[in-house]
Parts: sequence; C-alpha cells; structure tokens
Amino acid sequence: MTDVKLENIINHKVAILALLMKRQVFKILADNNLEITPDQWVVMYYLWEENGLSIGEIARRSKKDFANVTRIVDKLEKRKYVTRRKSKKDSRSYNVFILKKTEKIKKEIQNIWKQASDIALSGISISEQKQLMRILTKIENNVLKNLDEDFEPTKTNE
Amino acid sequence: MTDVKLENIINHKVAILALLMKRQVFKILADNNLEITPDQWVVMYYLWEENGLSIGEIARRSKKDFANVTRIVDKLEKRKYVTRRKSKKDSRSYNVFILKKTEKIKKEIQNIWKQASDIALSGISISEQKQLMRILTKIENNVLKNLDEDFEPTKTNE
DNA sequence: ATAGTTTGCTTGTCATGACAAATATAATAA
DNA sequence: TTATTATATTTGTCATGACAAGCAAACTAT
Repeated sequence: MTDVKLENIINHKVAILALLMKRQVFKILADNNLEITPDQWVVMYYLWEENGLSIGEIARRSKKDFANVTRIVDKLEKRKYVTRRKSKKDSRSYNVFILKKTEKIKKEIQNIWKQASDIALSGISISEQKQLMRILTKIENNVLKNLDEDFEPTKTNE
Repeated sequence: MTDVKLENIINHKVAILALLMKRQVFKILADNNLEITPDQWVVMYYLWEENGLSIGEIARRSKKDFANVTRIVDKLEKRKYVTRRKSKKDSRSYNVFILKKTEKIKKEIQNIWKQASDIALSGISISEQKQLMRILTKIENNVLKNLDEDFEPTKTNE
C-alpha cells in the first residue's frame, strides 16, 4: 500500500492552508506599502485590547514563544510603534505600551485582515463557517490538551 | 467599537492551529529521537511518491519556496537521506533521489503523523471530518486562486 | 548565430518559530 | 539572613518562510 496520503492528513492540510494564507496577507501588506508583518500586527492587536501588557503576557495570549515576542517587540520599538517600560511591581518585567503612530495604520490593517478573510471565505455559507470554526476550535483544544500533558507527564503530587 | 476580533478571523484561527500542530509534531519527533524535521519529511514524502523529482518539482508539489527546498535538500543530503544528480535532459536541473537510509524511518515517521492526526481529531466524527476537509479545500482553492491572480494582474493579451 | 528572455537553482537577508543557555530579580525554604 | 528555586526576559542557534539578486543553461526571435 502507498501508506499515508499526506493530502488527507489534517495536520498537513492546516499547515498548507496557513502557509498560503500567510503568503496572501504578506502580499497584501506589501501591496499597501505597510512595513509591518502579520506577527507584529498580532502583538499590536493584543496591546490594543489591553495596553501595557508584559512580554510574557503577550506571549501567553498570542501563544507565541517568549523569546520571539521579545524580538518582535524589539522591532516594533525600533519602528516607534511601542515602548517598553520597566514594571514598577516587578522589576524583572517590562510593560509594553502602544505609541500614537499605530493609530494611523490600525484601520488599514484591520481592513486587510477583513479582506483576506473575505477572500478565503468566499462561497462558504455562514452556517458552514460556523461549523468550521466550531470544529477547528475542537481540534485546537485537543492539541492544546495534548501539549499540556507533555508538561505534566505524571501528576504524582496532587 | 472594539473592531476586529482576532479570534474570529479564519486566517488567524488556522495560523494558530497550524502553529500548535507543528509544535506538537516537533515534540513527538524529539521524543522519538528522530533527527528530522516535519518539513524535511514532507520533501521525502514527495520523493517516496516519485523518486528523482527535481528541486523545482518538489517545490511545486509541496507548495514550498524554491530557495527553501534547495536548503532542505541540502540538509537531507548532508544527513545522507538523499542525493542530487544533475539531470541529463536539462543540465540546469537536478534530480533528487532517496537513499536506503530513509527506509528505516519511513514507517516510524508515518506513525507519528498518524498519531498527531488521531490526537487532533479525537472526538470528531467521520462526517465532521469530511465536512471539515471539504471546507478547508474550498478555502485553499479560494486563496490559491487569489494568489494566482496576483501574478497575472491584467490579462490583456489573451 | 546572436541578443534577449525564460527557467532552474543557489545564495543572501530578514522575520519568525523552537529550544537552550544566560541574567536579573523575586519568592521561598532552611 | 542565606541558599535554593522560580520567574521574566534576553541572547544565541538552527530550521524555515518570503523575497530579491545572481548564475548558468535553455529557449526564442530576428
């Protein structure tokens, strides 16, 4: 037998789709001369939701790696989109604040995500969309649960 | 208004899920002491399907960037999984061939994908799975179509 | 045949992801 | 208090993705 069909594996399907979608957003961003990346925007998004988050909190919310969030914030800081300020409560920690410059591009970037989403979902009914999101959330939880288990392999001390 | 909810954007949903799934497969590969990455395995997969593909053909089939396929093949070559041979038909081109060493890990890696897939899909019925794959394929085609359009912005000469 | 174009691949650069190691500070235990 | 441990962040390394530039071979038009 020809064994596993890569195209039928959900992991691969999702990986390819994510790749294509990211490529698409990159192109739209480039076409609009926005010098910001999708991941930088994701970090800014969480700051718009709650300004002054710490690096660690951004990492947790965005599900990104701490180290990588550090570097994304570095770049945003260099480009004057955000500032770091040492936390008064915990001097190991930094709070990241959005600067005014971001206001100008906020709407524009939101439009781009909307655009990308509309293209992706064209011809897909609302009920299908809901169904899709529901199943994806279920899968996400499955994977998250499994990843968590790895960190606590034996709960001997509870 | 709080504008766009990132969690509800399909692009972001898929991106996060892809991230988590990749993280999961990475962990499983590490746990099994396999010194090969998911993307390297994807390249090998296409070679198992058809041995002797060119770099370009692998890139097309895997939807990866040419440049990146070059580098993945470099690494696979260094680790003695594949060899490059200059094509007789087109001396710009290389054919990539799988070496015997890969046989040993083939089954093992297939099992890992299967495992990862099973975890992701646990509690999701077959009909939901089919529905999911169908919608994802539809979205994939939407995005692909849109990406293609960018390369031929004005079809004046047809 | 020659110039211009296309194609196949490589190399370089930047952004990111995963992970490990290092640092500083905080919290906790002895 | 002091030693140990935990936490927050940073830095370094490797793999990959996107993209641009470069090179060589193939193709095309004149």
